[in-house]
Amino acid sequence: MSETTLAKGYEPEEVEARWLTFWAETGAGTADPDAPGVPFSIVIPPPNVTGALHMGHALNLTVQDILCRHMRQMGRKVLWVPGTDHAGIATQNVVERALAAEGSSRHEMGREKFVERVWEWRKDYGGRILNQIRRMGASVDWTRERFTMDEGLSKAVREVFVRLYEEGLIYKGDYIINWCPRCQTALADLEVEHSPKKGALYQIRYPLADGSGELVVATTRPETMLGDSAVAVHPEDEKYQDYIGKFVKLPLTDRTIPVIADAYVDREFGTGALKVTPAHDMNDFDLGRRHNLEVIKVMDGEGNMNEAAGPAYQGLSREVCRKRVVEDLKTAGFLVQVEEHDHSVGECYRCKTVVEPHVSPQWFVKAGPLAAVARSAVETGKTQIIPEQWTTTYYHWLDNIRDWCISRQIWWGHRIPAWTCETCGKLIVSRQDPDACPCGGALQRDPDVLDTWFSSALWPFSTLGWPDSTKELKAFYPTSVLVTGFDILFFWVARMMMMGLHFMDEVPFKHVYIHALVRDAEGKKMSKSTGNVIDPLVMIDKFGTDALRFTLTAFAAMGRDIKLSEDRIEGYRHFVNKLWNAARFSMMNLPETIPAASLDGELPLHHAWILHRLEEMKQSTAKAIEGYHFNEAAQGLYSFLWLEFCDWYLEMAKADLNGEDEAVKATAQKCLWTVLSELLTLMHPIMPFVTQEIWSHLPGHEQKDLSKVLYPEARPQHVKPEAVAQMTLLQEIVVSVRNIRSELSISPGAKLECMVRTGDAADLATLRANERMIVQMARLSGFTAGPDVTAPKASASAAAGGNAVFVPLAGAVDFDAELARLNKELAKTSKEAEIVGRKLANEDFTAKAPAEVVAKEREKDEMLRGKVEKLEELKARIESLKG
RNA sequence: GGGCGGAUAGCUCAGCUGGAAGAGCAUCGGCCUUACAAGCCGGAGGUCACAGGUUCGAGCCCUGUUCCGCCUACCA
Repeated sequence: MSETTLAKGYEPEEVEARWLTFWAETGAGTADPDAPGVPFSIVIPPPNVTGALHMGHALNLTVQDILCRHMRQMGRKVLWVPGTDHAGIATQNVVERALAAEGSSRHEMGREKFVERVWEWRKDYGGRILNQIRRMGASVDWTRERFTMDEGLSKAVREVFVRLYEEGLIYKGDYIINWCPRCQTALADLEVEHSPKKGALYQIRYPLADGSGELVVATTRPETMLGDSAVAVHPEDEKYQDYIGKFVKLPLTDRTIPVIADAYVDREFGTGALKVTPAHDMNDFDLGRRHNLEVIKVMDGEGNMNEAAGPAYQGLSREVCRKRVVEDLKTAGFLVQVEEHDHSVGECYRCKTVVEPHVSPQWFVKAGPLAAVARSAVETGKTQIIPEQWTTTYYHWLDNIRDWCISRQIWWGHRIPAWTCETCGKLIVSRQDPDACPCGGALQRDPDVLDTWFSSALWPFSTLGWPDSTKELKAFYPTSVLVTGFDILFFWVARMMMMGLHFMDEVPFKHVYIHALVRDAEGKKMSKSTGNVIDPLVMIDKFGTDALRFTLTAFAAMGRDIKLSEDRIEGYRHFVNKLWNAARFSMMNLPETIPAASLDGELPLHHAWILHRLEEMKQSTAKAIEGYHFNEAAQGLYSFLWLEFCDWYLEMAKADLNGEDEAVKATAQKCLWTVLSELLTLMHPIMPFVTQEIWSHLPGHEQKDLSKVLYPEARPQHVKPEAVAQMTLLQEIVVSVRNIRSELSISPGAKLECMVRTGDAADLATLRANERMIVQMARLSGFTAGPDVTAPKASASAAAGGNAVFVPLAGAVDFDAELARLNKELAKTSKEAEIVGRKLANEDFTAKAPAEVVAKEREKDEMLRGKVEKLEELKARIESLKG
């Protein structure tokens, strides 16, 4: 495979497939807890088994992979745990849909058969997203892949549940919760999405039972009035003082309900009188508890009215019932007015059905004590959230946390380990399935399962083998960093913090890196229903994984969303190809055996310069990645490769490589090989495939697996800042000749002379030493430099720093064009010079600004003044020739 | 209602502790120069949302305003 030539264009598809197989076979991501090195560990945010890879995953995986590959290069012992979660509601929905298509249902099948069926489904389709993760090039440890429903993790879930119960942090009770009438299960507060809806505010007359008057209440849900058990007013509301303690007759029913006083009531809203329906409204439920009101459920679990709603309404859906109630109220004269009213309505985040507050027996985690610990871990810096701005959000949520409803009335998930005795009613929560109640009675197991997030909350330690004490736990907990989007900061991150601290006594991760959300080109959230999704796998097929990864990296600036479009990915494919071609060129010029030429002595400027820049790149790239500034790493590498390595260094090295001097050639080959090799290493974490492919063809490396090559060591002997200044001078001269050529419309092929007049001995030395390079880069037929070069009459001119550049012209010189050119340059330069001059003339500046800043300004001033002087001189020359 | 973020070139965005306004794409002109036309060379393009303030110096810090996002909340 060690061809020293590369194909003309980079073909990602074939290359990626080949290296994916290679890395799979060699177990590239497999971690060894016993290996030496400082551990670095990440647990993947487990994607939903029913899911398919989307751009959010692609970014998330790219970031994690960059970190893991980089840390391996730094000699760290890296573990990246992959896996999926069982997504209770979503998965159950998917399988139920399949059953419906077959004309069956879970109820028909029974619980056991249904769960079996879900396992089958997961066996067939659950691997899809894992394969997609593979295609991203994610260097995870496949030997440690986990699933929230697998045996080990289920054991952890059970242990946690039992312990929390024993500690009094889990309790069961009749409470009002969010209920999805379609999914037929409870939802946690977080699983309810609120969206504004146009609705109406109805005012209804409630006559006093003693006939002495009436109260008008306002509501957006008139149908719930059938379950009202009180009317509440503010205790200090003067207009209602006389009503408190009296009773009203509830219209459409034969019930009489009390008027109570509670400060919760907002006197300004509506009429200031609130109907209270404890069974069907969260706030009314609390109110009802405070006042011991009756909880009257008028709806069943499917959102239909039940017997308690009265014979006229029983069996109606909540929507139909609303219409009927309004009509009846109107007919009976109880409806005072109806006005338009916008309010927010909660919907199930899985199926978008309007949720119904519902009173039922549920299990809760007492969140307060856990939240306090989770908060202080961030306050004290044990866990750092990056970017920092998210800590406020994190605190805010923990400070206002409510108890977490963890039971779900579905079948797919971890079944709650609780049993009730049919004889004595005793509740048993146990690690082992009990056979019978101590009283001898038969036991009935709680039918509910746990919220999926309950098991996800244990992920950082359950995946490492907890509750057993394993090598993995010892080596890799706490994990180094959690990489995720802010959308699950509460769902997941905060809960992992609570559980990790409670059960491990240590934070689950030292850093939390919150990355951007990927949006479409217009900034809209990508969603299937909007039809604006960009499928990462389609992009990979089209442009290659590296192009996609590089694009996401380049745009992954902290604290901002990414607007992604196909064009951008296509653009970065050009970059991948540029790298490929630079390597292709290099290899055409490299021998099988890399010359032993030393790079440590005095080197020609272009070598010294690129080696110096390479040293800077090594430093800045590592710093950027380790500081989570991924876009900086990408952008730095982009411009280094394209603008410095390709546009200048390779072009200059051509002269050496094509020349006759074997020693010069050997040095160039060694330098080229060195820079390319190390550059590939630096780019590898971002673009694993193309770099690996090139590396495998590059001669002189025994380790053919780039993913195992360490980060290049610093070479202090190559740090030569003065090389940059000298190179800048060369570049300025070359660019000024090119500029003359372009602006005076001289064909690129025409050979030109160039002479530079310089009074600076150092500059002169640089120019003389690099004559050959200037000739090559500016396409000259000859170059001379000296302190007293005289300008030929017919010549174009420019200023490079304080030096005058002349390009003799064969034909007639267009003096006006030449003057225009010089004037343009002069205007720009003198404007800059003026600004700096004003600054230095300001005594406050020279007195108060730091000495180094002032020194820098003086230097700049000198340079600019020299340039202005030169330009004026050149202009005067043209004017005299013209005149 | 509370909180957070954004406003910089035509577009998308960098600009990390205040010290000469940057990149990519698009655009204009010229090039098939033997790694790359998925390319090369050169150019043009900005009152850093607005108004004040602090400072020798502000895109960056402070105050206020406008316009966009997002999160969060029990106003029925």
